Amino acid sequence: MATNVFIVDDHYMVIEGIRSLLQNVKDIECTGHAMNAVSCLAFLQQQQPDVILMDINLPDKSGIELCKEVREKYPAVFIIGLSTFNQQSFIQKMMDNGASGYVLKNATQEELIAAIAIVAKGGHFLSEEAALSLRKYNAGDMPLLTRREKEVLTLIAEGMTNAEIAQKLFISTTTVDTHRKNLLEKFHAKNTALLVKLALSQGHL
Amino acid sequence: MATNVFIVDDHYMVIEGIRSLLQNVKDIECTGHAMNAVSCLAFLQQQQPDVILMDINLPDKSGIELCKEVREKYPAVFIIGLSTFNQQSFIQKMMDNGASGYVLKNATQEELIAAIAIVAKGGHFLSEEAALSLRKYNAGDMPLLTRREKEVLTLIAEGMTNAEIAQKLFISTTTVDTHRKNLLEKFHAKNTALLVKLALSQGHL
DNA sequence: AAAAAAATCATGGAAAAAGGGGAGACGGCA
DNA sequence: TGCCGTCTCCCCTTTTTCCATGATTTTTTT
Repeated sequence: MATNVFIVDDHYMVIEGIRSLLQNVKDIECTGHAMNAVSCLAFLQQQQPDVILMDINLPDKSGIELCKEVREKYPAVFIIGLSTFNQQSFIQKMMDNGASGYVLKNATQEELIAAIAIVAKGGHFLSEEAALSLRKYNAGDMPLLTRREKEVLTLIAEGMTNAEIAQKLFISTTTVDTHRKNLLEKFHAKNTALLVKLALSQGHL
Repeated sequence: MATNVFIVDDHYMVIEGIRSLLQNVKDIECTGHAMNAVSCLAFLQQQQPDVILMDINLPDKSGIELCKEVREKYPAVFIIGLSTFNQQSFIQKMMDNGASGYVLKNATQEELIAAIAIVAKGGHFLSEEAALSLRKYNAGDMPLLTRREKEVLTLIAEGMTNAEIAQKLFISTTTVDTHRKNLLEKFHAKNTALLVKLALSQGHL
């Protein structure tokens, strides 16, 4: 029986590229695609593919969250993460959230097919470069933020002071200060400027 | 005569996607692709396509530089910029450097074909969303920074204090403070956090 | 139900940035 | 030559952030 593959990516060209790469491959069938998390979930209510190729950057939700959600609801569906070069710091999170594999967008056809075949059987696949960067990444680890920390971080990046943030979130300024301190620590940033830069470059904002 | 199209993108899947989108279109012929600036320039020494679809992110050189270089050496070759969502601040630069058009990576087939057709005739094409963001960008004008301001901005974003920056640049802390104040004013930012965010999102860093 | 993680609040002090003003030196350019 | 922009430097005050420490309550996970 052929492996059913579903594609989630917000770039039409990437979807088309993957379809084209998988078109004439026997044992692999593209059952559809979605360009955001919502329509992906909608599709899954109707039918479940064997494997989902999922981009990390989606317009409505991060691929990491979507990955977790899908795995919880449909444990039989295996997920392969997709990303470009400079986003490899997300690989760990994606794998932590139940992804079975990770392929870079400049992967070859063979690599992609191999990944799908292995993952469909319940195995794990990391493209070489992904595995490489995973090692690097574990050295300079990327922090996991709580709900509140993300909120505070966003407001900080918008130029708000602790007092303004406190007012907005209906909490004390000292609490905001605590969150701020925790953010600085998690990012190993010694001040707000670096905090914002790191957060932006790591896709937290 | 068919329009010859050359693709420059570091992601294999995108190249494949574009090829697939243009495969059965008459009057358009894909003559090849390159995954970096060097091999693109090497190809152009052999033959010149009518239109180049060029990604902004290349491993060895920015698409903006490559665009300028190609246009200087081969004025008959028209260039269409390619990019994802959050990089639209580069559109202006790309167009300033001689690009004839700009298409987002989630463009439809029709949009892509239209863009190629128009640009091949010497016209200009901006995808709707690109044009939209261009207007936003011109409205919330992007400041022109002086050499020194750029230096200071970069160091601020790296988390350095005025004193540290002063030491690094061999100037007084009060001078650094002046530059900092000017930066805040130019960006209409009321503190460092917003300054860094704006600078990053507008491609100054 | 117990343990762990997250969110809340506080005090007090040191360091840095923000906001205001003023001013001299230099180079390019009209 | 005189103007303009840039870079340089300084003082003062207020605001905000950063740091250290400690504690209670709520939520989540195990």
